[in-house]
Amino acid sequence: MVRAPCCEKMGLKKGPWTSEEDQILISYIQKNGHGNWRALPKQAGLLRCGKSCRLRWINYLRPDIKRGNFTKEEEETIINMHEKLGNRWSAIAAMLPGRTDNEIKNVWHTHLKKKLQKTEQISSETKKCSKRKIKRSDSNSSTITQSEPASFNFPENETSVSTSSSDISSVEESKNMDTITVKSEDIESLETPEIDESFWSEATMDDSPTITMPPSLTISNEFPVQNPFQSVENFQQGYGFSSFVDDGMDFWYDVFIRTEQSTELPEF
DNA sequence: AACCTGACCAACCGCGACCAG
DNA sequence: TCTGGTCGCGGTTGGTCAGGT
Repeated sequence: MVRAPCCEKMGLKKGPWTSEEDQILISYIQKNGHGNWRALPKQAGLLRCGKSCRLRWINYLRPDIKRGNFTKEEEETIINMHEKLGNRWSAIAAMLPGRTDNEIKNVWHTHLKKKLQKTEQISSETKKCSKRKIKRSDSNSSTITQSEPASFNFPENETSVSTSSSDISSVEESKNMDTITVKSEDIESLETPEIDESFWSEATMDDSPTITMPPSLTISNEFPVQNPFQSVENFQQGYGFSSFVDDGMDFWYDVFIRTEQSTELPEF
């Protein structure tokens, strides 16, 4: 069955709605409701097809329409629901009172899809980085693995540890160091949690010259971090790295040790 | 100032589902 | 069961505007 186009009938107007048309539609629906969309424009005195009236009312004129930008929570809801439901915009709209399926669809195509693609790209770069590190560790006999907590002698002096956080967009391997350097300049806006001093107090640093690195540390009591020193060489150089995963995103941190005296080779 | 380009979003279109006769 | 009318959904289009050249 071939259906005639909705507004093909002579005299029916198409295109953007005027404020006068809006007012006519609003006052008619407020007075009579919208029982029959097909009959509505004729009864209201509008030169529009019922379909056009319905769309205008649902997407723009309804009193409960929410205006303005989508909040972060709304965006997250859309992303989560889209992951579960796919392009079922009306079902997603049902989760967001005041938002229309059309609006959600537009936001998805213009903002969220791109945002998600960017996130996935970053995530895949991070995975590449992670694999390379694991391979390197496996080939080194003196490597500390995650399953065996590192325990080594530490020089008796003041010791401090500092970090620099890195948002990952590209990965470069340093020729001089047995480490991987992560660059961050390509990222525009990626949120990383702050590391406070309590992070480092998780390690056992008592009066004993022996320091035991636990298999995992904690950033802000929320993000588990593995032992940052992957090898004896890492420790000698006072350099290590660690990572955690938050909301599907890998974050990596460079870790540096500074001592007042030169660091001796730790005993494992 | 004029033109180009891309982002945004309102509106249109076609199709399937549903329902009544 | 079949047919035609209506509604709702999702894909797509096209107008507008802002920013760049």
